[in-house]
Amino acid sequence: MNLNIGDVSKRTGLRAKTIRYYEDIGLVKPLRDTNDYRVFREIDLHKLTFLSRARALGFTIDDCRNLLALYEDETRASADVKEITSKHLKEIEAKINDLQAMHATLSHLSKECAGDHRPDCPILEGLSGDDRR
Amino acid sequence: MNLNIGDVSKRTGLRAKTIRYYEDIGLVKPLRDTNDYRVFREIDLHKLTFLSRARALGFTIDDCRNLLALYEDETRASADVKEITSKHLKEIEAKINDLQAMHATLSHLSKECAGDHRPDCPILEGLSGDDRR
DNA sequence: CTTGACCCTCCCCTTACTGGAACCCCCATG
DNA sequence: CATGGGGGTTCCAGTAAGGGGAGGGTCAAG
Repeated sequence: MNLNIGDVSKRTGLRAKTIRYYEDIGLVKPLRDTNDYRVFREIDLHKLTFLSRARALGFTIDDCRNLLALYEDETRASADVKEITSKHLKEIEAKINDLQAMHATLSHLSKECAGDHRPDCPILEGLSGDDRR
Repeated sequence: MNLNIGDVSKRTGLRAKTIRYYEDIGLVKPLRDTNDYRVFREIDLHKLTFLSRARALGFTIDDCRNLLALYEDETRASADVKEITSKHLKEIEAKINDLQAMHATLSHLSKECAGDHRPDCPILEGLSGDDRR
């Protein structure tokens, strides 16, 4: 079960470049063949799968590093995992809120805009400081 | 009405660093005093206010550049402004959707996790490929 | 004359990769 | 034997939108 980077890429959905990057920053440590090719063992595959999913859920690389350490630590406390996750959830909520606020403002302005050949535009008025709302 | 960068910073809410950056990339072109200090006219102030608001609404710098050009073009068609805005709105919606999906998955996993001193953790199981859901 | 608040430029750092150049390795085919 | 294709390798540079900090000039007040 020794895989080349291309095989791992296919199985994890991560691009080869990304996998090399993850090695660069110390997230995985594949072995090397005599021809310098990276050799991935099953554990590397597990880690990369883990990383792929964690990244897809929006965790930062830094969070991933910590989660991975917990993943590999049989004596971990699930509270530590949950804390990272809760913090992340709060950030997600904050982002959603920000985006929804932007969306509300913009869709309001957009609705007012005729969107034709004339120059009059409530969107631009809203963006400049024309506070005649 | 000639302002230094600090004055402009206070009035627009943009940091001095940001204003210098905007000059760097050609969004504003303040004059220069004999001592090399930037001299901002009213038009610069307007532009920077515009940029500040547009950025706060999540437009990219590139969008801002185009919006600013339309803002200054008296012969613009409001349709052009509206198009940029609509595209941006769609991106915001896509991001909100992504974030909500992440949130759903993560909050589900998080609820299942005891968050105590024990190592068992459904979050980590979800992140590894343990598909025993 | 000195002090503190401004202002200037220049350069590196950030996140999480992505693209490209230049090169090596291995196998199959004509 | 040459060559072509499809792996792999390294290193360098760049992205968005600034942030941090060094090192130095300027201005107004006491």
